[in-house]
Amino acid sequence: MSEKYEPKHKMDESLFRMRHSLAHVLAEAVLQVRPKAQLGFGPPIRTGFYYDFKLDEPLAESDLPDIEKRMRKIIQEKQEFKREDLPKEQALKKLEGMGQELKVEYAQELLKAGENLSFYSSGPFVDMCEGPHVSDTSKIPLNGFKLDSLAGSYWRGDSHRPMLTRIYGLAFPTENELKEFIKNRELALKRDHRKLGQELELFTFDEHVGKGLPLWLPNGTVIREELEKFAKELEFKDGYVRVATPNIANGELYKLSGHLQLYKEIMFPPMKSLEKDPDSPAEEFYMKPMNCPHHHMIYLNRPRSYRELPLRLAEYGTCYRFEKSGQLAGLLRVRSLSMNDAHLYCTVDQIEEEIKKIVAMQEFYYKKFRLERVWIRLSLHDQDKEKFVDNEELWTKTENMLREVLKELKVEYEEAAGEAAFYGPKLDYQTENVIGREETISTIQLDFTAPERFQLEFTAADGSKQRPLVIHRAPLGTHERFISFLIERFGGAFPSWLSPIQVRIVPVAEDFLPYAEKLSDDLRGQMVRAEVDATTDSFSKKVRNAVTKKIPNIWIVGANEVKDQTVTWRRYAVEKQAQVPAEKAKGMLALMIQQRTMDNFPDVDLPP
RNA sequence: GCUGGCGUAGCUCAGCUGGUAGAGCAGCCGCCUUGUAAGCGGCAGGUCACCGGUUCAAACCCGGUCGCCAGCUCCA
Repeated sequence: MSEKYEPKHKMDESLFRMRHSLAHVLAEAVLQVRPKAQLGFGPPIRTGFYYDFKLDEPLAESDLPDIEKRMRKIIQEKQEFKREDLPKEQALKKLEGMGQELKVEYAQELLKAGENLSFYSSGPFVDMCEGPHVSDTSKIPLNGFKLDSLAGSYWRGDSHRPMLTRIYGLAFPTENELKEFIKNRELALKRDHRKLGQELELFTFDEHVGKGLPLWLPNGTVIREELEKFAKELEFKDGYVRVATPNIANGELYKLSGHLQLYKEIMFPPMKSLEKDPDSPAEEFYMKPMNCPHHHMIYLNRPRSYRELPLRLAEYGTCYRFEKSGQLAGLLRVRSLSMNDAHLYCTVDQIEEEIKKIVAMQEFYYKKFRLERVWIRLSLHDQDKEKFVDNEELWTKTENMLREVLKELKVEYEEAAGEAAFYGPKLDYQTENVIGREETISTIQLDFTAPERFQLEFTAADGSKQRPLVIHRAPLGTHERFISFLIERFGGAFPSWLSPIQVRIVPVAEDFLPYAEKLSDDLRGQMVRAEVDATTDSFSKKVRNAVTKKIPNIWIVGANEVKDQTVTWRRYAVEKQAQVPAEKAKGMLALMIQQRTMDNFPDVDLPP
């Protein structure tokens, strides 16, 4: 029985029935081994189904095979799914009689909303459920499902409520589809940025430094810096100016910004100055969780005129957030993050134009990096006063503003209440990583809070003082997360312009080392990250080493190449290779790098 | 933070019901001088995450801590 199921990717009705029925079969099997288990929710999901149980005696992963065996037996018994609709009192009594307290709680809620209650039974198992189901268990493919994992989950998703045991199952119409899914998942795991990050020596973590605090290795740092260079150029062209601000700030700044009131639990605990005078209070400093307050102070540096708006302050700022330990995940969720941040101060009239420009920049990036499966989420506030600043009028106004811009741009989006920042609504660009986790890749946020709190003003043409609006935007999100998506999208094979090593020159034998070295020196002279494989490994081994490191270009030099003053150019992305005059090859490579060609994709050719 | 699982060499992993550790790759040193994904030989490398307990004896059993993984909650 599902509380509410909103398929992100549509599931057809028969699949829904099958998965949903499997959840019931799972519950029936679990009740055989844990007769006192309380049932939570058991909905179909994108890859199968799950069911939540409150257990008197815990289950372990090692119990799953036995439960699965019992499920198969139930399926073979051809149990019929029968629906029964009961009046309120009778329904509640039935659930109470079954001793299903969680269901009773949920039923009471449903009844408050005036809904009728339906039950489905199959064999000895009865569950309050709105259906639909298959007609009988024989319609469930015996080999199309598999119990997958065991995990904890909170009852009603509330961390203050009891923790339940959730059993996940995979389910597909046929055994082949199940096998294919499992195979693809294993394949996807090979692209996991944590695995590739280690293999390609991009970044690491060390528990002495602290969890969630990535150390960028030389190779990873190249990627960060190339990305930054790219972003800085684009921002320059769009009229941004760069600023630099400290990593810490006095607590007073965050009182002013509202972070200490609404964001404190995500901030690192304060550092206190040692005051010699016991009467004067110690100063408190915080690691910055966001760059905005610093930027607002830069805005306030002197009076501003309407003539300088929009003022676009950009910084690759490092922020620190004390994320809960359980939610840290590789580079996807860290505690120190470098944001591709900027704050735009503009008039209400300029909002639309500015957001359009930012959206255009975003689209340009995603197209460039070929990030597919990206969708826009309009993140709105809800009535949670703990989470959002209390100003209904401005929320409505700014939310509508964003909606209008989206309509104007004719882009598709989904709305999500309760997902806004505490200071205003956002346009989040969502994507899925390799393990199917949905994450925000970048964000555009409208801020109506800061201008008030910081008393931001500009002098209008008529001499009056007016308030600007603030747009926060980070098209590349953070280095950490964005690079994790790139690693997974590219399977670790970066285009030449981003690649830590852009070309490895592999001599066929030692005799050709001088020629290789000469080429490498020339390339390094034109700022190309070239290196020579001067090991005494066999030629095959050298090729293998370059390929396993996913170096985008291998230049092979031997007797023929020396004689003709050429290189044999082998690209990582494509099978075929070509012999190219050395001088020409150097020019081509320089051009690819300068144009930021996405030559890690096989459909992209070398320049003519 | 919570629930469950995991933690053996730089990496991937072996190590039976407790008898104080082993392979391949990587590294280093030789030999080989190589034409498109692993040439050959040798050497070195581990307080078995950490702390405590049980035991004649602990990588293995028990407790705690730290870290990692999945999920929940939360988020760039």
